[in-house]
Amino acid sequence: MPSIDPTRRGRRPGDSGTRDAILDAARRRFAHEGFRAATVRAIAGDAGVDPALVMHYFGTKQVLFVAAMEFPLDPAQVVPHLVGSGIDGLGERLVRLMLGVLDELGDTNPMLGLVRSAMGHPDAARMLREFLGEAILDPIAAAVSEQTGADRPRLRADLCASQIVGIIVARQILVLPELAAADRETLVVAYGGTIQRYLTVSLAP
Amino acid sequence: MPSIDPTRRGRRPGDSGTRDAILDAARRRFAHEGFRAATVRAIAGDAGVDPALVMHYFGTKQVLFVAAMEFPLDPAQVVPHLVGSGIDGLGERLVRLMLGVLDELGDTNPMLGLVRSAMGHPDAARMLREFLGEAILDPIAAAVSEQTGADRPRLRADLCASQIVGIIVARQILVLPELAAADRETLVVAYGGTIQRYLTVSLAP
DNA sequence: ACCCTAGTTCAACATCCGTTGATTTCCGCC
DNA sequence: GGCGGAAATCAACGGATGTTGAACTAGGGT
Repeated sequence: MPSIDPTRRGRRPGDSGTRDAILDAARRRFAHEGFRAATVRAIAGDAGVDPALVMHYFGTKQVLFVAAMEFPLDPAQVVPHLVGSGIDGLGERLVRLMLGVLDELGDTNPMLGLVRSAMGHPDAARMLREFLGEAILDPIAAAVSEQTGADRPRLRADLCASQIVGIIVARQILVLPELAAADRETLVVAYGGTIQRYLTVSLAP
Repeated sequence: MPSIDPTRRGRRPGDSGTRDAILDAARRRFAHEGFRAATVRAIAGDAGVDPALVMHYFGTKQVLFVAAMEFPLDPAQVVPHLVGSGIDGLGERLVRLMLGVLDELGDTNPMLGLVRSAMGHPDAARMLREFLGEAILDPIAAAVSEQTGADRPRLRADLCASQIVGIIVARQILVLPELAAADRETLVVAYGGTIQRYLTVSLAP
């Protein structure tokens, strides 16, 4: 009976979670090759599927990218949770949260795909800017500014963003050896102090 | 007379600085498209030259990249100059130097090409790691460590590298608005303090 | 006056990529 | 028990890319 032939066409029996398999493969490929280098064919191959099926589900590589980079963290929840406990130690809490996300999501981390694609792909750069800056750091800096009277909250948010992006690039992409190997709490203290400083220190030249 | 025909083949009269034109166009393209997206054809087009001539000079896109990313700063000169004036204000001097280089080289900055290409191109990542880390930051951290007794100089160098790469990405590639518009000395103070801290603060968690 | 060499172009190849249209198979509903 | 539509595959197209080999032209040394 050819009903178990693995090379047959047509619909497969059961509740095939194929769409999710494609999204997962896409996240993995985008995360460590970037938008341009990650090919639809390779993603389809990883998901064990024909490239045309990817287009059937998403229509366009671009749309697939946007769907795959949807972030599993809701800023509307995370920001109040960070700021709610007060300004003291806010930097460390933010860094701890971020390192945690980086470590547990690993290969499938949308943030990695976003950062890697942002170079040379303006749409990805915009998505990263909007998520990191407008959704997370701007509200945090605004809250701090409201409570401490610190000036230029937007610039403070940008300063924080530059360090956070730098962490992702240096640790996950360049894989600077001591940084990649360092104990997480050591990094929380080192980077947390920087973030805290950017949020509160005087910015007059 | 067809001797002035602009579409003719063969050698052009005079000392045509064509090789340099190609290198310049390559730097520009690599700097704001990255290794993969910058095509040999586009580079040749910018230089007003046939793509085959690029291959004739450099043999391979990869070799062209390495040649174009040769850095115009000699670490053997810059490091002693920075450290020689003492540890005080070292962070600010380093940041000021870097922002100066970023601003004056602009479109043709090899550092930009290196960072943008480092995502998704392991060779570029290695070049960036070697230049920034091993050639500049490791010696600086080692010198500081020797004079102050600070521990873990390599980790300190990696921490500095993560902030410097973050500056380049956030300011030149993501173009975070307030960061791109900020006065240079404001950034020197903000970032200089961070670098100084990474070089000297206690790293115990 | 001659030839060698370096500069330069042209045309083409092989490969790979995103996308499309036709076709086949099966699930779920009436 | 049939049937529409969703899931899946196949084969192909059109375009772009890095690279190659042959051809042509001019300058410079002898």
